[in-house]
Amino acid sequence: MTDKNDNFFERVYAVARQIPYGKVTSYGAIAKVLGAARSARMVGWAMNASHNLEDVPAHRVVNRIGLLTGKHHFDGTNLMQQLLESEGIEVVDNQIIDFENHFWLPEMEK
DNA sequence: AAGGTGACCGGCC
DNA sequence: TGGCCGGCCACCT
Repeated sequence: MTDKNDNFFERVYAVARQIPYGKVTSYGAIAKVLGAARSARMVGWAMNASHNLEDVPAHRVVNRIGLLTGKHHFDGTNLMQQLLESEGIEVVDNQIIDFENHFWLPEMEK
């Protein structure tokens, strides 16, 4: 990739980076903040690119049911789960326990 | 240039 | 009750 700054991607990164420690959010939530609630798919696409970045905690981003859908994209198989558990989030069978309690609603920086 | 894909979401059958 | 389908927008080949 050249120096092309993908505005859309950066926006997703900006929100993802705002996710506090021990908290998680969903693609749809981020998409909604970006103004494209129906385009949650591309949020995941952006996360794919963010996979190359260290500033974007993709492991804190899951689908709306708290399921680690994208864990398969990480280095290992349970790396994402271990990262979440490391933050105090209980994950069983790729699913976050008490997801609502750990859910963090992202918001655009003012 | 057009077609296909994608870590989703929501609704419908 | 669960599974299937379409929609959405941007990126990739």
